[in-house]
Amino acid sequence: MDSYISIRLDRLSIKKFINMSRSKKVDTKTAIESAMALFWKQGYNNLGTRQIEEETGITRFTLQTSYGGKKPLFLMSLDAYLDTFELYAAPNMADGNLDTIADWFNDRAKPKMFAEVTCYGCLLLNSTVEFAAQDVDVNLRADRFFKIVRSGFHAALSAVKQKGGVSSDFEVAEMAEVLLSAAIGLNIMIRSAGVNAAGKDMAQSIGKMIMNWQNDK
Amino acid sequence: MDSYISIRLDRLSIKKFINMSRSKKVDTKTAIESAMALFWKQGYNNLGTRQIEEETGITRFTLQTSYGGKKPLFLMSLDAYLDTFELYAAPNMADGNLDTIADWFNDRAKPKMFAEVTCYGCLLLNSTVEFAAQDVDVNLRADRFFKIVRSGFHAALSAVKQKGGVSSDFEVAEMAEVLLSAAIGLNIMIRSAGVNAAGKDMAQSIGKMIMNWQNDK
DNA sequence: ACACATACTAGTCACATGGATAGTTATATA
DNA sequence: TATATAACTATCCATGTGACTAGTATGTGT
Repeated sequence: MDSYISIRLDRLSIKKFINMSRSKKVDTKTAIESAMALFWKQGYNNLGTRQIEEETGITRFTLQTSYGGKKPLFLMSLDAYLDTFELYAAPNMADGNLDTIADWFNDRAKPKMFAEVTCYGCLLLNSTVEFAAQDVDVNLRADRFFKIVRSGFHAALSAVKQKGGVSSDFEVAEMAEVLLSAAIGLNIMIRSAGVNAAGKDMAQSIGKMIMNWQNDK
Repeated sequence: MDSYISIRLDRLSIKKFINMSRSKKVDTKTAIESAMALFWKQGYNNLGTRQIEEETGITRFTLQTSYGGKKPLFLMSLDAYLDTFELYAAPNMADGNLDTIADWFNDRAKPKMFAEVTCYGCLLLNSTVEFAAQDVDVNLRADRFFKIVRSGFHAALSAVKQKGGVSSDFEVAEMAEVLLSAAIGLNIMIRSAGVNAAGKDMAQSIGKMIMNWQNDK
């Protein structure tokens, strides 16, 4: 049994290595990235495979054969989004300063990067609203998203508390929950307006509230 | 000119009075209410006219002739939602107590009424997310919604400040903005889970934060 | 009882949807 | 250069969409 399996695996790896096929018009990475932007802007149900073909260069044939169809491509977009979000955009400040947290909110309303897409809110929030709780695959991604944001704020506030930046009875977990709600609200606000700047007042207010948490001993 | 207009108005009123027609299976009010529940749960693009017919009793014929089609019915649903929301559910506490505001958030996570629909979040938030900023009619309703909530919180906090419940340098407008973001976040959280109770922790944390605003002179 | 306005049923319409297929073309390896 | 592999183009398909149209049923005021 073991030998049979090893032979099969060997064949597979050879098969993968010897690839004498035509190459894709658009490579997988950029394909998923541009699909992501489309889903981000228009949502799932409002985006057709023909438009995907037109605007991304993914032929409807390839969409089926190598991406598995519209839904799988959508899920890949969600995963790609979460990966980059976790790396570059999610709250991740270990410096223990309240300012850094406040800045995170203010930066959301005037982003230096990707202003063309970020004005459509947050892809994952949009998606979980569209699918409600009725799709297991989307649910999984939503769970991951909320976990990233929640734990990000939690870690940030913990660091602040450890440095004595807030009073000793400051409830980290509870205020992380508050920041989570604020982050969601800010992104929905921006999507509703279609402009990042629409969140300026809200971000500023949240930032002020955060700064008021400062320990004035 | 004036007399002509008066004659026309007269005719119209007579025509409206003399109604020798067959009556609808479902009256307009309950029709819109059940349509509202469907849009609330499923969104606009995910709901077909055939399902509307099945579940509300509005025949597809009547949907066209007396409601003007799917989109107009949707807008009527939004308006009906906003009307009842403004009357019964929107933040509207003039008692000047912080507790009342905190309770409003906690009640959202364990509603006494309409638990079957409120677990789908807020119809207007869902809709403005689905349509992004790309539909004028929806935009108008979203504006009305945000205005209701924002001014509701503003009035509530103003009353608290006037009673001396918060310190004199408490920024009402800014904290109203914070509460707006929190309310949005809470509703999105609930929709994402499909259960009202999913917002319990968040609501509780927001409530605690509000109570911490109390003036301890 | 009659007339008439309107909602009803049932069927049709053009169109958009996601997906599938057959034949062609490009490309990386032997 | 020959060949195998896979992406390409161009149709085609079944299904679902919102809207429309005859013909029928029903209720109300004269």
